[in-house]
Amino acid sequence: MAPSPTGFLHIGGVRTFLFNWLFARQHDGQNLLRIENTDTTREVAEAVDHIQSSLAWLGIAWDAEPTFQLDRIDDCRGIAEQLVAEGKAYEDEGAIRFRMPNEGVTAWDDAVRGHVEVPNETIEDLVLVRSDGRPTYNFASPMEDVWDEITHVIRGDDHISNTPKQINIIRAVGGKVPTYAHVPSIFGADGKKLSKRHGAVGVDEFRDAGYLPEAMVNFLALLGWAPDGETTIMSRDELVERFSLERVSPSPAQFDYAKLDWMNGMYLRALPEDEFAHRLIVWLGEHGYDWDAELVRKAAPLVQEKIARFDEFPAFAGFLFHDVEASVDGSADVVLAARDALAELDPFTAETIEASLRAVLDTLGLKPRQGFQPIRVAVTGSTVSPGLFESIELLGRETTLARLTAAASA
RNA sequence: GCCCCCAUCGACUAGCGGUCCAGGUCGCGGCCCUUUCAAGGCCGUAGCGCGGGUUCGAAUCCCGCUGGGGGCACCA
Repeated sequence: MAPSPTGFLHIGGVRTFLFNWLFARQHDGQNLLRIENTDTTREVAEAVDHIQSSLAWLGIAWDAEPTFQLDRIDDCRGIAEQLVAEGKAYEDEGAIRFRMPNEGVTAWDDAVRGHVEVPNETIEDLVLVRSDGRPTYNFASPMEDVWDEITHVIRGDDHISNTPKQINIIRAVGGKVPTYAHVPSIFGADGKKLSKRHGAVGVDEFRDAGYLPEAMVNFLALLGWAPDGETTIMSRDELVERFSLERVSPSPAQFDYAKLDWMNGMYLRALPEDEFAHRLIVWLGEHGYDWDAELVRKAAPLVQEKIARFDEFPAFAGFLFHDVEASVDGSADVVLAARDALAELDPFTAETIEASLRAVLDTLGLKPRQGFQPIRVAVTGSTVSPGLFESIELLGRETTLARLTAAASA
């Protein structure tokens, strides 16, 4: 995985990493992170930390300390010189170039695409070592695959054209060629590579929007892979158990934000009540809301079935935490009648509130739809809210009465 | 220009020669439930890019075309 200079982790890279992770777990193998920085000018330490924390959030950490391509510059140079001595490479204006075969084809059996072959005459003699002594990516990468005894290289399909070059290098040094699996890229709705203009693309953005890591993992796994035609919701363990490279689709997939929302909603609803509340409180705390945790805990069950992402909570239940402005012109009578009924109510619970308000509507001859809506607007400041009676109970008598009065006279 | 890859409902996909007048999920539409919004239940909408082959039979195999993508750096 190559970190970008900005240190932001693209969701497409995560999907590729996830496939590596699932495959490695399934085969009791190790999943290695290699920072491919032959470019010395870039500061990658921060980026590595960032990748690490993003993947940790998703629960798909790697299995060993990351290695840096930079650290093996000398080893690469040694190999390059040896290749020159053997006549397999040659010097060219201070650089060292690899002698690619001129005839025949270079072929491999790709674990997701099947047999792929490229005419050797179309492969140019690539630079192994630059004139300033730094090895190139296409040299360092296959060498590290050999040194690290990599058995499977699962990477984006933009690397397909690099593969025959790397295979030839590995053969030249007598190394064992790993199994390659090239996974398709992820597109936005317009069929172009997924980028910022399509919506969220960085892991942090999804986290900030209030997606659950387990939903992200499930969704990402299904982007280009399916165990069968039926199953959609799968735990991490089930994913590990059922994943297979053979069933990875060779064609690119579009990132469907609507389906992600649906899936996140499924995971949110499946959470035990207290777990949902806990995660919601943590999310709010991390995103600048200093709302009373106890009240959030009590409000959580009212919204668990209604939101698909945590970031929908403030708009949905914010009225419990701050003042609202509302006017109910034309319906002041119900609102005032409701106020009077609630003023004397005891005990003040969702159950008694409902009974009391229904009685008010009966008296006024209003249908539930007609009667409750003005009250909802007065109390929550919105036509859309959690359950009215539970909301009123949580708000408390004092605030409720004040809001009813204010709305009726606004 | 050259090389490589890809091609089933709007989207993700199942399908690996007959059991497919193509199945599941999201979305979308309708109905039910209902204090709003959701959730849930039921019903529905919509697809094998085109043209040639092979075969008794093709979404499935082959070729061509078209369309999309990637690559052709002393970038990774």
